[in-house]
Amino acid sequence: MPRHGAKHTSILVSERLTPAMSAARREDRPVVTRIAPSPTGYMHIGTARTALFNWLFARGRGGKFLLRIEDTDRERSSPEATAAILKGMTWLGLDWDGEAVSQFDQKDRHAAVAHEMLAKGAAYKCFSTQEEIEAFRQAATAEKRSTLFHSPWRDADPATHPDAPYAIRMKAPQTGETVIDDKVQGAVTFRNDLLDDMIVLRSDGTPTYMLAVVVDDHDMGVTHVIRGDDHLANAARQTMVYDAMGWQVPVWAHIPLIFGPDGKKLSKRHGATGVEEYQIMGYPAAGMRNYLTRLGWSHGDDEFFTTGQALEWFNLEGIGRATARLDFKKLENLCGQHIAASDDAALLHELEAFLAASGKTKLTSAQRHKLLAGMYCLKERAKTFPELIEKAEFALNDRPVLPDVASAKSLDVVSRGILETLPPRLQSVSWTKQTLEPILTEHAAANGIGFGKLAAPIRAALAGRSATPSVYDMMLVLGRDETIARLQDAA
RNA sequence: GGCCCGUUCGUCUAUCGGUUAGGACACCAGGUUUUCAACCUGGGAAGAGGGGUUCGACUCCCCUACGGGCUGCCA
Repeated sequence: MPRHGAKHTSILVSERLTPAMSAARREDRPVVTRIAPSPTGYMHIGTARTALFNWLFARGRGGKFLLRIEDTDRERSSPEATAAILKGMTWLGLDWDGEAVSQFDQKDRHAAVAHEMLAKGAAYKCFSTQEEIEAFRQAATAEKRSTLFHSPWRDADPATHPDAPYAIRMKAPQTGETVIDDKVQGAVTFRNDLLDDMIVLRSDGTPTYMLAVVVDDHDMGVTHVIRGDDHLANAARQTMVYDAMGWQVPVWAHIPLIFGPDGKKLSKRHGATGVEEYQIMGYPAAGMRNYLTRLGWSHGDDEFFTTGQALEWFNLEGIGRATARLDFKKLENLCGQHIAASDDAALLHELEAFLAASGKTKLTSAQRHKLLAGMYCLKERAKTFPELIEKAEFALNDRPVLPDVASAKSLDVVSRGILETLPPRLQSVSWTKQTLEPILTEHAAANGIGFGKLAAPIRAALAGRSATPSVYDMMLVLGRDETIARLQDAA
């Protein structure tokens, strides 16, 4: 059987549509995807990747990409966490259509749907208390029996209903199977008798996740649900809600989760679980997008690509089925390539955003100009913004240059003497690499040293550190007067 | 425990029954070099294990092992 394109969808699909028709319709309508994070902390890097996949899929097809905050858990949801999600999305350049939707705001609609299911006979009132259920589960576990809870109220006569709080449970089919036609995992079959009657509305009247996602996805017109494969089993239960309501089931694509470099679940221990941390570490957004897109998805042997290409190439078929590990070395490599390929002004703009996000001091107008002038040579040697700043130090700082320990070693007596005689030769030549190059080569030769021996003290004089652009580039960026002044300072 | 998913170089992956199993990152060696970054050349490096099916399996099926997910009035 082919991995993709299995013709059957849920066997519980509504009567008016044959499965084949249903599948065809789903896949032909304009694409609408969404990312639905729960605001319970920072924005997880895995959530960011899922968001990216959804964004790529929708935007690449002229569809819509929506953002819904799953904040039905009032205890754990916070406005700060929501803000972190919005911020992370914005940083990665993942724009969503319309306003971010609060799932909590739809609670009345969710409750209405639960009652509609009740009225249709697709759900029932369950008066079992949480204590009773808990006791049952404990006993079942102790006796090594199935912990699947079968509510005694499923077929109870309403006349026997007590005047007590109740939860509304889905009246799930007890025989047959539910098949998820997943674009990544293929056809996955679940036996219905192994699934319980899940609660759709809690006894306090609030909806559960299982109900809320389905209602919201339906109401928002979501056509493709691309999410972590930890939801694969949930898809079967959710399918039952779609079927009970006679709604069209979306196209499913459950993507493998990502893990830390050690293959273990990504945790705080790895140092970077939140997208904000990546921003603070100074990775450019384009590099992050490239890396995250390539992690678990492929388009032949393409490794480095622009967001435009990703938009054009991204598809569900290219998503792998195995879990992937984060590889910071590869992330850095890709980021370096993106920095080098960036437009100077855009790079400067992103660099300033990085400075702000990481709490570093802002650039002065003069620094901004120097940086822009030197960007052509700086961007080729940095993989992250901190690296770029380190190499731009020479252009950012004013005189006097304070050499660090390593570069100070290059400024011994002999070298200083050699530096001292250099300015006169630079005084009135044209300030281009073409004319500067022979002058420096000649100066080195005149002093009986190789160019490398001359470059070191010049580098120390101009930058005060050892990792910098080439001495020519620094001279060009600094300009004649500043260059000469620094050489004289050091000599 | 039950159900479900996964398993190709260290890592991300290509392969969609017939390849010397390819690429990228990383690594090692050499070269280039003006530091850093980059660059050039070369190298080592993989189908979890066992059964099938087939003229032929990395590819299809089964079992095992390992990893992961679900099994909540969390999402």
